[in-house]
Amino acid sequence: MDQLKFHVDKLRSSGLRPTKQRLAISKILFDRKKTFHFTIEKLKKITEKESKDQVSVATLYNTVHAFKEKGYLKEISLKGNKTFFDTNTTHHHHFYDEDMSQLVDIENKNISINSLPKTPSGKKIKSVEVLVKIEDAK
Amino acid sequence: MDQLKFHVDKLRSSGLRPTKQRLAISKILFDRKKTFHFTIEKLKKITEKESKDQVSVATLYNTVHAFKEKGYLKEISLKGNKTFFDTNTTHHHHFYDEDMSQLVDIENKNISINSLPKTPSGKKIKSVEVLVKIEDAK
DNA sequence: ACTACACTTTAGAATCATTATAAATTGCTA
DNA sequence: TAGCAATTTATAATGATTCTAAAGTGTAGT
Repeated sequence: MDQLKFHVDKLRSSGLRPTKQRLAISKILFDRKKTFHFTIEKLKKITEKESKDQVSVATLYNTVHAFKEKGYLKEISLKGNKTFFDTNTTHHHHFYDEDMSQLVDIENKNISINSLPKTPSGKKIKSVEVLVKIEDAK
Repeated sequence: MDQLKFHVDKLRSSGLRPTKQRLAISKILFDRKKTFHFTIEKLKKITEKESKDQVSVATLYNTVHAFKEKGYLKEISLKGNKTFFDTNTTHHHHFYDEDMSQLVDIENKNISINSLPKTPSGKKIKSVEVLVKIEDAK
């Protein structure tokens, strides 16, 4: 099947051999229409339910990090103990509901910044991220 | 001296008795002209040098958290293992040099965002934070 | 100033996320 | 299909933060 090739390629291009554990992870992450925000803990729970083969946390960390290095996942800047990843690797921003620990994408075109101070000397801009924290209304 | 009263008040209004350890912390944090960005680890090193009385990490965490609850310190949204705090509690933004783990304030007036998407229903905006990541030029 | 007690401090233990280790297993190339 | 390097995994190690409980200290009321 063609679907399989897609995941094998994702893994190979990330420098990873396609094993059944890694394929299970790749399917969970990338067989989606919508952006997926997750922590390793959340991904662990999903693999436990959706994959017949169990996957150890070590493999989850290794695989997710390889995808991130390759640029297939983005790590999101948030304070807090756990690291969040995002399958949306385009330049975009986030709403963050701290109560729910829930992220929602904001498309880049939906935010415009029309002034930025001068960059410190000898430095250049790598990225501009906007985080809009939200809470229950009134 | 008047300086002392300033710190005693900061502590009392944060619900803390003024002890010598806490006064030492308060002085390190707030007797400054410029914004101070720090981690607990960094604050620990400074207390070891500047304070004749040693201060345990437990006390550092407790005191910093009480100041944060009261709004005298802000926690900064950054990915990574360590938590950063900021003595600048005004609405503002940051440059972040990941290589140096170094933060620089951007005054609010120096950034303007002229469009934001509609807030998810039932929610309202709590804050808008812009993080500009920078790196060595070319 | 003195007492009494609640608040603090602190070292060290506990916890939580993440990373490292090393032995058993598996994928792939010849 | 053999052989070996890559992988998986349970478990140990690490590092930041939080908890604990025993010893010490600040303060209100005298």
